[in-house]
Amino acid sequence: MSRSLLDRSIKSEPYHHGNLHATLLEAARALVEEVGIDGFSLRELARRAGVSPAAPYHHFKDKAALIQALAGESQARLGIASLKAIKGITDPMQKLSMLGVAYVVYAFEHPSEFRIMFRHELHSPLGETNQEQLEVNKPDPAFVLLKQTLIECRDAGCIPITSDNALELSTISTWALVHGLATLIVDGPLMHTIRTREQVIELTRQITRG
Amino acid sequence: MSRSLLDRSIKSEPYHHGNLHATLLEAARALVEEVGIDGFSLRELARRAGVSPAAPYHHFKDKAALIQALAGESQARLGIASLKAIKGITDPMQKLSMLGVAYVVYAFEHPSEFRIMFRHELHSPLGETNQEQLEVNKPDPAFVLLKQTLIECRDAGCIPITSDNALELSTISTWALVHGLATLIVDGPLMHTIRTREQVIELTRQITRG
DNA sequence: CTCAATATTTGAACAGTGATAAGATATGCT
DNA sequence: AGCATATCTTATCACTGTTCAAATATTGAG
Repeated sequence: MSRSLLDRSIKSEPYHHGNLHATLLEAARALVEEVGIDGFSLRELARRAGVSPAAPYHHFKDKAALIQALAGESQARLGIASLKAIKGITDPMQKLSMLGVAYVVYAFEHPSEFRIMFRHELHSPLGETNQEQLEVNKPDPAFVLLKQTLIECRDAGCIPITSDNALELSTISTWALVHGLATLIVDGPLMHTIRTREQVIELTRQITRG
Repeated sequence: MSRSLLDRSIKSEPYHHGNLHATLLEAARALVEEVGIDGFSLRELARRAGVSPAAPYHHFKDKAALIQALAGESQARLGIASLKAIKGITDPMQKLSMLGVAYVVYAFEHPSEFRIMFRHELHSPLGETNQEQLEVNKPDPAFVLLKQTLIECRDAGCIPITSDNALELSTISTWALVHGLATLIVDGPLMHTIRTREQVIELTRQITRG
């Protein structure tokens, strides 16, 4: 009791015990980036939030659910970063390039978040197809942004896309290229050769040029 | 004691206790494919191998080490599958296409193995650069195969590759494309739209054509 | 303002995990 | 045969995810 009072002594933190939901997500993000997704533990998280091991279960059904929420946040963050990257740019082809760079750079600078975003559990936890699942499977913002930009490219005559199917293919193709590059840098054989942000940008530019 | 005798009653299984090393890897492969990498437990593995929980530690330093060995096996398997895929084919461009298809198909049919191959721990566990690490970082067979084929393509004049740097870039680029596609199918948004092996092949062909 | 309904949080407990150390058992070598 | 060695077991530790009943705080109706 005295401890918890001390913990939230700085400001107001609504007496009961702050808004744990947000606090947990915040601390979880830091913890995951610090110890990686495998070293991540709910109990350590609770410890850092100054709360009992059972407390998080009133805000997240599961450890998986918490990570899922975390992944959602990261998706949103990546979406925002992407938006920032193309702000003010009019040439659709340049937009496309910037989107790619933003994607890979984000992966490079937040590797743990990047890994979490692509855990298969997030896409269908246990074969169940419950309500929440549909809510979670909301379209990835980075994905729709990419699609939109590709449409702009087509309309500007920069890329030959005839059918809807071709659009879908182009989207998948460019996404795959950029995502694969990010993976190779973050978790693959390029991990040790690519070390600086500038290298990442340069390599991404070169790869997406062809 | 009587139990262990019963367990290896079928055949010869060298009295002491069979060749655990191989048995463990075999069972681990099955277990991982069954429960996924997160559900995978060393104790359950020992249980299935009919051996005490501590036994595996005499053959693998760590849980991580075992998974690492598993990943090595999978890399080799993928290499073999790739070789099979281009056996008898002479046209280097067609070889390239077949390699891509083999890669994505392998990921599709052995998703857990595919995920394991790209865990960052395998590339540098804890920032240490010890001896074993260098042994583990042996070049990926699929990678060297891809590079070789690209060289053949250049020599045949199918692809304009001028410098060594350009060769490196082309290798990374095609690998990234194929790896990204595999990830999108196995762990990403394409998971639910692509369901059959034929769909995988068709999609990969279309993507790698451009 | 009071007090019951509700939302949060805690404490204790359970089963299961990775890992280590000391002792038992078999194998292979001389 | 007998000893060093590799292999396996038993017991144990610290830690984890999760659940449940009890304790506490917040809220809203009267």
